[in-house]
Amino acid sequence: MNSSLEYIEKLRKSGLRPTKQRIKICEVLFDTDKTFHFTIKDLVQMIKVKANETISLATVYNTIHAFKKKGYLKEIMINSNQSYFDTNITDHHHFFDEKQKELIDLENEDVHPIKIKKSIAGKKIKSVEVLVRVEADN
Amino acid sequence: MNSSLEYIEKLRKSGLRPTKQRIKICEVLFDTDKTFHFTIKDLVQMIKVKANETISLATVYNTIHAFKKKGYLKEIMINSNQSYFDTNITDHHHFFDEKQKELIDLENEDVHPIKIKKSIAGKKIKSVEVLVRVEADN
DNA sequence: ATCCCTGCAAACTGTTTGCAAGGCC
DNA sequence: GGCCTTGCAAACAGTTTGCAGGGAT
Repeated sequence: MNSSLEYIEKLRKSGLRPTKQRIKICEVLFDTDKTFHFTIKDLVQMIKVKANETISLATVYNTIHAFKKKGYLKEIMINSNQSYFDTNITDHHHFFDEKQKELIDLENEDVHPIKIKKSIAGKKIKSVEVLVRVEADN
Repeated sequence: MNSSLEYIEKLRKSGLRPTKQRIKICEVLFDTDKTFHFTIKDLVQMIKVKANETISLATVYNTIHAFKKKGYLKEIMINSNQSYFDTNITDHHHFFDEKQKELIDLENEDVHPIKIKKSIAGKKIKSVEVLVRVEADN
């Protein structure tokens, strides 16, 4: 629950000009205590509903990429034709129901620590992500 | 190192007609002891090189999907614009270098067992996959 | 005034589909 | 012969790009 002034500040701090569109997208994404997952399509829809307004698709893509680069968002790893983003930027994992395209958070404490026993010469680990695929249990 | 007769048998057993194209794709994919990762584009290229021949893109997609459904292949979970497949169908995980688009196997015994402490009502776990993102270590 | 950002449309990429011709049983 | 499979082209979805006009500093 922030005011647009806070978003302006936030944007400015990361070196992004606080444009009308970016502020609007901040409001749609961050004006809630809950974090959530979304696709670009979802986001466009949310903007339409929440702000009763349309932001050009190219701008939405630009903004989301900028936000991701600045660490406002994370992109979620699932094999899907479209990208999923997450406003929860903490280290965490996911359940994914492929049939229903449903994505559910799995907090870090819900997974026993993962130790990787192998390493690769010349590379360092950036992140360890777990995807638990689930399906309806009939 | 199989002969096409074995592929014909294999295909027939899974209820797939042993067509010229499917046998050729089997040869390209399975005529080696090593397992490997590939994209559709890679595969088309491999067919061209190894078989000096072209198989229609639609047929390649058809075949790979059929093979996946029959359990000859696994699709690898990474966020990428394109699908990666794996001829290693055992349970295992991956390292992924996003910059270099390099995908490296991480055998099951290289990862400490993963325990999920949370469950979701009405859903059962199909698989647990780990993706370790790595980057050049300068 | 300068440089960045937006918005539109067109381009692009990977993938899927419709349908006629061909191959397998 | 009947049914499945192939191959081509067209369609499609998500994403990216080029560029002119508009906005932030």
